[in-house]
Amino acid sequence: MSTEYSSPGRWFGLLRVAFDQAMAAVETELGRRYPELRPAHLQLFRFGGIDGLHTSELAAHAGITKQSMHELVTHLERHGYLTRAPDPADSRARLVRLTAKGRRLEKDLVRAIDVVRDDWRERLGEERLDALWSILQELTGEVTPGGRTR
Amino acid sequence: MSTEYSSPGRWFGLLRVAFDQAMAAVETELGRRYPELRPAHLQLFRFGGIDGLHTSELAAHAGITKQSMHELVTHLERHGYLTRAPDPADSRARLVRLTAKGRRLEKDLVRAIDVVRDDWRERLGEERLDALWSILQELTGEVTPGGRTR
DNA sequence: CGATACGGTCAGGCGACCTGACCAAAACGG
DNA sequence: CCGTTTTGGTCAGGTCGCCTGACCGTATCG
Repeated sequence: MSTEYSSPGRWFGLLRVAFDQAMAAVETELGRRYPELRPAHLQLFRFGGIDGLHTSELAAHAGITKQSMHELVTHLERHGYLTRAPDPADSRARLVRLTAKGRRLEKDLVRAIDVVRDDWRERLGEERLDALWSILQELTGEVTPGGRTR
Repeated sequence: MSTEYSSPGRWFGLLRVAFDQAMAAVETELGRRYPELRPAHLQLFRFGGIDGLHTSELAAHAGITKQSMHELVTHLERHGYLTRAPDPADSRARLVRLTAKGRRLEKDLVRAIDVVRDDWRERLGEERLDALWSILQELTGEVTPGGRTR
């Protein structure tokens, strides 16, 4: 009979609740230091380095349109987190380059995320945290045959 | 050393990815049958019965303002999923009552969610699915001392 | 070299929320 | 009891994070 999953939507809705809690923690942590950033701007950094990439590449990584990414990048540029220099290899394109301020933000973001992970590790234990991670990778297909993260 | 969590945000971002995948599956399943429903309307049913409740109670359950809930309920009423009858016990209030069409929707929603859960069970196995559920309950605080779902 | 793809930008729209302002009925406190 | 506060509902308007459509100019490919 296994666990009872109560009302409809509640069960996998917890995925969102957990995410929202984590995200809220990160946002309040960073919100103090970077009040001109909106939540969506953090999405930019959810993938490896952003330095030296085109806006359209960032959009593809984040899974949003280049127009939407354009707005985010423009905002960050206006507030001094990055600049857009012409790409010497392609005169249509402009390369996103983090400023010192932008690198500081990136670092603080990583730190804020580490805080959440530490909190979860404390509450769940190493083993269950790893279990969660591997289950999520399996569900989302973020796993290669060898078991490495993509 | 345990698992490597790669780029910042990626790791708990998977929570959202998993949720979005599940939600998308439910929406495409229901979208065919109920094209006039927007995703947000499903949120109404994510908690026990909606029948016989006030709009403001629904709002509180869903964690949104009564104004926002008002719009959702109005839309559902306009499309015949529910009616709002005066509350005999409180002449300010109106009680939400599901129509036959609304009960049909509720049933289909539960079924669509079951499909997702079955899919996940198939991919993860009973044990890991239960583990995911219990980890999420622990993280979100949706658990009472005795271990029962709230 | 012409057709097509691609990077970037402007304009406009929409969905899912929000706050503020009200009204009328209810509940509460002296 | 009666005035104050709370509460349920509604209207109006705003914000945020996305979207589509339409372009321009450069790159690339047949």
